[in-house]
Amino acid sequence: MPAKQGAAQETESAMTDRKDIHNSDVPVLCQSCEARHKGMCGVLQPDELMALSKITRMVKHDAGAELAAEAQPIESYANVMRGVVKLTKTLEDGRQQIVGLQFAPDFLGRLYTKESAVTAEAASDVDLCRVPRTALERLMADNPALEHRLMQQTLRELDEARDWMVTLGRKTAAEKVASFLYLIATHLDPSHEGEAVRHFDLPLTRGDIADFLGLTLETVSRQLSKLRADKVIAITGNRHVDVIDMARLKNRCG
Amino acid sequence: MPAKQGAAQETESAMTDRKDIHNSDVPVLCQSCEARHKGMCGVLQPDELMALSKITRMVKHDAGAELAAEAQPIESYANVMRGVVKLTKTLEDGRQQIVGLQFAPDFLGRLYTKESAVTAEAASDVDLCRVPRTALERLMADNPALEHRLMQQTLRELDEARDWMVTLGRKTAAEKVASFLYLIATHLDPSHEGEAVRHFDLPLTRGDIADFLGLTLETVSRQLSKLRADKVIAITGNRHVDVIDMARLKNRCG
DNA sequence: GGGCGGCCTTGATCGAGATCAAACAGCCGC
DNA sequence: GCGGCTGTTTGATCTCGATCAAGGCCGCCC
Repeated sequence: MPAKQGAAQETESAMTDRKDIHNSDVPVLCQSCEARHKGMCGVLQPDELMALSKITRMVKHDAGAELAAEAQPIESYANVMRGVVKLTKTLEDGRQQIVGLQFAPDFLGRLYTKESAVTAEAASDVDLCRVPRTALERLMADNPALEHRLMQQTLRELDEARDWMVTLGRKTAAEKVASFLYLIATHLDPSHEGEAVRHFDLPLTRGDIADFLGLTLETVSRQLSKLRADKVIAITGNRHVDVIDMARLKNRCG
Repeated sequence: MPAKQGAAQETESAMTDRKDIHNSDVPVLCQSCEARHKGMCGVLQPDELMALSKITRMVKHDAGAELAAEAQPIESYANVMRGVVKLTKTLEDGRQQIVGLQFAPDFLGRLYTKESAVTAEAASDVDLCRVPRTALERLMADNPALEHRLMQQTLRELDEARDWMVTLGRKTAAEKVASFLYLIATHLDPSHEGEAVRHFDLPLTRGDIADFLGLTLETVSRQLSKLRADKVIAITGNRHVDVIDMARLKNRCG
């Protein structure tokens, strides 16, 4: 059981003027999200946001905060507004595997089941828009279009999980690390155009990357050093990555 | 490119009396399925089956037949009625990973996308109920309950994919093989009660199992030999498995 | 029957990545 | 400045599973 780095402080009060926002008729989710994601807050559309505006809560979490625990009841769903959330599973003896990463504006939470099958943890500092479980389920019951959009995200997550199974099962350590960097480069793009961004901060520690790739942190470190020595990337201050040659990085993905 | 063992013969004519069935008002899907799966044919319910009965086709495929190819357009969806379908992904150099197994009465096919992201291949002899793509999408458009049921299966597949990522990323060869046997034991149960069955035929060759587990076929063979030597299982005729000690098998899953 | 092709098993050796170990950099509170 | 803490790098060694290789079993076709 590793100690939690950042306490799971549910700092709703960290929103400077949350009360004001909630007393107005402007939906919170929409306000903070619209600018960033082209008028749609993750899966929720303006009218749905309006319907939920009185009961959603913008919540900030520090890196390391546990947002949901394996085999624990789910009380609320959320939209990731900023930052990265990692989904992990752990074997009894402590071996851990990251089974998914969620970037803004992903929806967070397993629908239609009492308990979470994964642990959700803030990988970086994150902002979430929380929606109580029952409220979202009620909204979904008479809003098939909403369920349809959640279906789309679920299918996309399934595609991504299956892509990752190839990486886990069949790629070498060097290919795994290259694949990880390429994944981050294509997912961190704030404009979400699918274009790879060539300049970013890693949202995960070496240990987390290892848990994502099914490697040890030493192997991850060595492979990153090799990519640096080969002038495919440059790393500054442990976390910041410059992709010097995106084509060569892509080639190394296997 | 390995040669296909069984030709992908789309033997619709293999149904002895298919024409008769289609000329009657009895829905094909329902007839063959109801007995086996308690009145529901996979995701389709009696009234939906009735609506589709004129355009569905019962199709038989031999083991090895390719049902859908990576990056190829999807023309029809299907329900697996009998047998096991493997979903695979292949890297350019030929390395292959099985990213999913579908058992009766699973729904088969990626909704809402033009091209398949995986190759679907009959692992054993299979029976499928095919539904043309457009017909199912039309039915789904004004039938939210149907999409809801497909959502349930998609979420279950996502859970299973994530479970398997732990196996691929963090388990030893011995644990992987034990996990595979346990998976098959719990999924092949025709009554689908979730109970592990202790007497079954492997639907996959050693090579396929290796592709599922991210191992080589030699390692799979050695681990099976070890389980046999340790009297956890007995194997007769290469394919048939008797689980002698289910608790001990489960213990070895890691 | 005999030969052939799939599929499986077992043995010998090799190497990629794990493990063990040491040291270093950045950061914070004192 | 200094010690302690977290996260990272690098080196040395070991081990599990891959690779290379040979042989066995079984069904099928000539």
